[in-house]
Amino acid sequence: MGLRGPKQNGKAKPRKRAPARRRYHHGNLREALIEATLRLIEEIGPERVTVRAAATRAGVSSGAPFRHFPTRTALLTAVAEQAMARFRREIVTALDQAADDEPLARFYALGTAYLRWASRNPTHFRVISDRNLVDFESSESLRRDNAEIRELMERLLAEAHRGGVLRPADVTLAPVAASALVYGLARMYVDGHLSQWDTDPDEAERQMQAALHLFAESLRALRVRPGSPAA
Amino acid sequence: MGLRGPKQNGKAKPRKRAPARRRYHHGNLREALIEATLRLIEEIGPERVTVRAAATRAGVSSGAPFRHFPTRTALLTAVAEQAMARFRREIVTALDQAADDEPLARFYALGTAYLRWASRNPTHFRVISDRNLVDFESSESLRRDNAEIRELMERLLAEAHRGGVLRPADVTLAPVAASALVYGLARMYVDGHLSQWDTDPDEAERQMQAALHLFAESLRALRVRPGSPAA
DNA sequence: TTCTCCGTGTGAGCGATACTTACATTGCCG
DNA sequence: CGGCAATGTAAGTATCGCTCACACGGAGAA
Repeated sequence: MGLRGPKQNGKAKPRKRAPARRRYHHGNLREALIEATLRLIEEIGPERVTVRAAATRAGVSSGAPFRHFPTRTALLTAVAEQAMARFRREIVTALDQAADDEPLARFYALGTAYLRWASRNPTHFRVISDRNLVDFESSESLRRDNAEIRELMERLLAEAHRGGVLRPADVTLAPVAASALVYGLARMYVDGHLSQWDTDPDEAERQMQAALHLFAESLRALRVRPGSPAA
Repeated sequence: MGLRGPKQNGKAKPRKRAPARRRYHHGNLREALIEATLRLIEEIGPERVTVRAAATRAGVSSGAPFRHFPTRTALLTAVAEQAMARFRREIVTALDQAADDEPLARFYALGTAYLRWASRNPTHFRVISDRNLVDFESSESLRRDNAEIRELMERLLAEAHRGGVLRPADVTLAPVAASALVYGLARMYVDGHLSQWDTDPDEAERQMQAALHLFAESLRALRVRPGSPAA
């Protein structure tokens, strides 16, 4: 029983990457674990991934991940940072492409990008929004990206209302309502509540966008109230 | 349904034995487990309750719960049915008290009751809305109560729009948006997203109601819009 | 009453999991 | 080239969901 260390007959390995040479030190385990976990989450959902499965998929033993992440939650948090960065990038890109539109249209573009990303990456959206899975408070990157998205939306709504007839209270309230609407649509989808109306993801995405559109329209209606001149 | 013969044991125990006497058979373990789990969820959140802890709290051994619930999920589902029933009752009661109001005001009353219950029972709200924790599909009671609340809201919005100028598409869309708004507010609260604006539960509840009010108002504004079919 | 099912509870045990620990390997830096 | 610290391994701990063989005892049949 003198076998110690890695298995000797390591030739029948599935060769995934070029430097897949079986070395004792992985070389980039931290990133590999995040990537493996990201895919595992896609496949079975965040609450069902185990760090052992992530370790196996990265090709290391069950204890190795704990050299890089103190807890399972820390691993999920790192994954959430990755996902949140992608989410933020998609939203910023969409806003850049709508840079010349009016504020309310840009708000609608933001919401559309938000809902599109959530409906196409439902499990990843769960990781970045469910704060029982990750340690949100301790991640500066999560807090920063999250705050940026919120501020983007608040700024757009503030611009949209500038010169309108809304009472000042409503100007602070509209972002709350808008956040809740978009968040609620996305979460209803990933939580399976939208199957009441629809099961097809594309159709669900369209439903969500339509609901968002109704909201944006009704905000506009509130601004150009009868009796007031339209802007 | 009930194969609970010996459960209906009259109103009081026969005084053959001292009540403090620990009997081998619990007598009403199923209900006791649900009650214990309900409280555990309040204390530590649904995803952290263990069936062992529920068993201990009910005063039985670790294997006993599995005589009544095949899996942990089944136990949580039974708990969710309890919680959902309370949720539904509170909403129905609020609607009864607003029976004479106009439809949009009744819709607002429904939303207010919804948000109040969610903000005062955040962990219980999580159990009834997170479908990764319970087996929603297999519970007829959960599906029935959930559908009733949705239909209540749809009916109120349909009445509110009757005679209005909304296009037919919007009449089906408004319930989606309204559901999402209320669900989003509640989930933002229980997920800790509202701490961006506020940390005090009462103040958060007021914020949520205010956002809901803004939405109801904007729906009204949309309805009494000067009749122009503008896009 | 007495017997005897069988529903319900016990406690040990199984396999899996998060995490720890003692040790092995090796990249890197002097 | 040599040694150390970072990073990997394998076995171990505690806990969890769940099972199983058995123990109790209420209730219906005798």
